[in-house]
Amino acid sequence: MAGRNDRDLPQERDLSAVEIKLMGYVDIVIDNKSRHTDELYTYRTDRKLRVGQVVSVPFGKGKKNRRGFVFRVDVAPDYDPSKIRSIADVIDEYALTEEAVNTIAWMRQRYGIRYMDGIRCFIPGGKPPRPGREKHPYASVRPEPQNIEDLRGEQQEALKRIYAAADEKRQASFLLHGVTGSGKTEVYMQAIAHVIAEGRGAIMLVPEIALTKQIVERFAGRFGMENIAVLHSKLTVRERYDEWMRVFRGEAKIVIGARIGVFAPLRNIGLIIMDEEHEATYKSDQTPKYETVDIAAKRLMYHHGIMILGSATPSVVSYQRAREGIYELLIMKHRYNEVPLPSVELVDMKKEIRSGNRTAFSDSLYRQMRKALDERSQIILFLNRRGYSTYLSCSHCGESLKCPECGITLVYHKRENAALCHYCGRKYPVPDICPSCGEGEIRYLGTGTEIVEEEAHELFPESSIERFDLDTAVSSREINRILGSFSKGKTDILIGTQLVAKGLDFRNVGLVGVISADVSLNIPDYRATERTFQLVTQVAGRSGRGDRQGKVVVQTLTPDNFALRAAAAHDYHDFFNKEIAVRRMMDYPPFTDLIAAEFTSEDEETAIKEAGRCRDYMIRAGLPGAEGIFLPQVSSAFKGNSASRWHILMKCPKGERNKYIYYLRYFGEQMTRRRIACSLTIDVNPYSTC
DNA sequence: AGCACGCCGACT
DNA sequence: GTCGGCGTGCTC
Repeated sequence: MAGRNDRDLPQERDLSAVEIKLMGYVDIVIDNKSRHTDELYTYRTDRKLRVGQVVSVPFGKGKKNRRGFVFRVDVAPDYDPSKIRSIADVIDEYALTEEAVNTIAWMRQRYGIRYMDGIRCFIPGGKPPRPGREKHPYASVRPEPQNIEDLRGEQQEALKRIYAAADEKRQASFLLHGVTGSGKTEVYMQAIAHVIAEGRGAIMLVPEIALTKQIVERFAGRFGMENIAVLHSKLTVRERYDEWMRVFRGEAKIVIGARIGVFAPLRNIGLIIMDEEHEATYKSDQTPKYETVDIAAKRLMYHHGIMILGSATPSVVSYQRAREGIYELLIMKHRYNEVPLPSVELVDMKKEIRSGNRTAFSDSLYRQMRKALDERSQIILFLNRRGYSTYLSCSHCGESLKCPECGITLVYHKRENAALCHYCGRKYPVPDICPSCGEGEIRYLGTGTEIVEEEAHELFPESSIERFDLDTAVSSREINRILGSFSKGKTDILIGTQLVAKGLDFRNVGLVGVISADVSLNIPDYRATERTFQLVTQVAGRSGRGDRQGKVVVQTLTPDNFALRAAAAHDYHDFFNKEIAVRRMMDYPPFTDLIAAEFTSEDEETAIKEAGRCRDYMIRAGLPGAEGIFLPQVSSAFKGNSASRWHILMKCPKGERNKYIYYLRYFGEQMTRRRIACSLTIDVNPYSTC
């Protein structure tokens, strides 16, 4: 780890040295995927080069020149000068900004990744397309005419504080806690207008690519499409390149996008907004496994810009940061139309089962559906993603079996006929009698929600029913068809997964039904409770027709669960206070960071051995809390990948994150050096570790 | 990752 | 003899 790369580079001082002497040396990152070449290489240059410029250099025995990125200029070579080669060419079409280089070096340390993993985030993918007509992915959007809305008190107050920070060029972060329909988007638009007027840029992030379109329509009506660029991973290579270039050249100052939009090549970022900041999609699931808010904060520190995190159900981590004063809290609790939030009814499914109802529809949900259909209002049925694991639940009290040490739901493994904790790996025999109430017997649950559509057809044969999830809605045309026919009122009942919960605005929905809140409540993850609260709150927000209060029915085996009760009462604070106490007691984020170090190898023995060795090494290094690192466990298999993956999981005390990552990286480097055919990826606060 | 060097087996 | 297998080592 004592290599030259481990200096904290590039230093601010280096970055200000924009130009070098006519003859000099620069440090370059070579564009290849190997972890063996993840270092800076010194080259000679006879041209003035800037940090971030893209060059072409000879490398190794290769006969083709390779792409390289200038990371430091004006360096004193600490390598045998007779062996230093020269830059072959400078590529001028695009470059990294100095700030990007700065952020990439930081990402490498923070996430334990290679330079190239970070660089890839900041450059347009693929090769520059041949010159020709540019392609605008959203050329056909119809801008939605926008009137600048009259602001109400809460909105004015929020904007006043945002403007004050922006005018002082102070790096400030705001958590905007606003109920559904409180007018968050108008606040976003006016804040953007404010920074644009100062000649600065703004990034507007949404959690789902499907949601970019409606934001683009509204923003195009306010700011003009020519000032907007769209960045997300579903663009074609060509589209992404062109949009990226429009931002790079300074033509578009407003970027709308999914999480990759946070890397937009703006040179002067005045504002980054993350709408629905609590959404899991803001965490990258591929290398680098970054948290979008981290990248945003890092970039804004450089630019002295403002961050706004908006949500009706802020993540527990973000809300705690607001409490600690890291974020400034802005509250908007009044709905624009003053329509009361929907009434939420919790239905006890144990009673249904006891009274002989074997269907997925409780008596209450059935009656509410009949009523809604009679009133000619539409219905959304929310179906959790299929339970991918079997959990164990009491037939009497409905509680699921949880690990007493970790507090997460145990997963039933048939082969061993045991309940396993996916965090600590402890194995428990399946009890005959429920340990929670001492009365009921334990049943195996987890699947069976797919039949809802079938049963709905049987119960409501005269109604038109459509299903909307990732299985049916493959193409965007299909998505638009299903949503279009629902918003036109042609569909009576829409059955959907996560997708229907997110931000889509329907006008005539009188009833929302959650078929089973238990599925998400029993995902083996420390965030299961939080996610359930958010989910129920969010689907409830889909209910309500214009000026009429909506109705929500939530079916569950545990109607006494605090998160469900808080969601039904629309009481975020009650939820937060109880959940933060659990996190504190169980040592979960935000009080620790949960770090997963994953070992991938073609040979299973190697993966297990290295994971175990890494664990020993961390413990021997005497890191605070390392004695509690759990034993290696198998990770779930990737589809179509024969490699075997094992991970170790550790609770890293607050403030020790950098040290942990440093030691893990060192271990990974040693594996590389010793030519062990095993690779290490680090994931901080991973989503699902099954 | 690439690419070359190098040291063993079975082919015209 | 020599063509080619892929183990090992290095890249400013």
